[in-house]
Amino acid sequence: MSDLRLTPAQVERVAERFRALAEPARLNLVIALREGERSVGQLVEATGLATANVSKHLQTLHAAAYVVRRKEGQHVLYSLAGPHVFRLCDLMCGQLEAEANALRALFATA
Amino acid sequence: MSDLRLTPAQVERVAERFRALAEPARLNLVIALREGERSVGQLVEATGLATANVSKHLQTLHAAAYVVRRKEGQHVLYSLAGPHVFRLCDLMCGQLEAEANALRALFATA
DNA sequence: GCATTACTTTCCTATTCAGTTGAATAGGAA
DNA sequence: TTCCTATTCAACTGAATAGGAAAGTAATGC
Repeated sequence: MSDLRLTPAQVERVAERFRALAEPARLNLVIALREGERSVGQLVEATGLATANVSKHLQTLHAAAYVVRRKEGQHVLYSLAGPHVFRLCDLMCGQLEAEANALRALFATA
Repeated sequence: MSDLRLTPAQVERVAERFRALAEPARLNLVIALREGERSVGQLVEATGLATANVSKHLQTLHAAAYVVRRKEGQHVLYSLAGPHVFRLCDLMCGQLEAEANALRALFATA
């Protein structure tokens, strides 16, 4: 747990990376990509979003370095850039679960 | 690494929590709070932001359960709700560092 | 060449939200 | 009460952006 002295540019970059995950549509894309590499079309089907919309959100995730791209014929295949996305989501979900449990405990005693 | 089947409401809640950290001003508040409990006035001084602005951002962080509030006389003292915020930031910063190192290595070989 | 499929980009509109200003509220001292 | 300080609230403005529609680009097949 360091002192965490960040330059404004670094803080901005951290904020950008959080912002990329701050949208349900993009989280759903990330969740879908947990299963493995997927084409844009497959992600459209998996999420129910419009194609152009999916494409735009994937650009955002790509700019934030959460996904990598690979072209194969006329398809563009996206996949998660690494395990750190998993860890972020799991941390977040784990904490939400903990909060929910705390709430349940509160209601149980009340 | 579970299957991560989330309801739309849960996804929205996760997004909300990421969104709360998606702003440099709020990240700076969190960073300042790493040092310990602080009043709104102290945070104004630490960040250089306007008082009303700090107050509003603290509401957001509070709604996302990142900070807790405690009133003492005419002061309101804020502190981090738990170690999960640290972990989130460290994960994010650690990964940014890894990216930076990768970039450096790329330039070193070029 | 033309058509088709797969994806991306551009333009538009509506919404959201950060930051500012000024007023309102709450607690402590005179 | 009256003043002062600390914090919050309410209204406004401007910037960022999600989502839809339509045009644009690229690879494949006819």
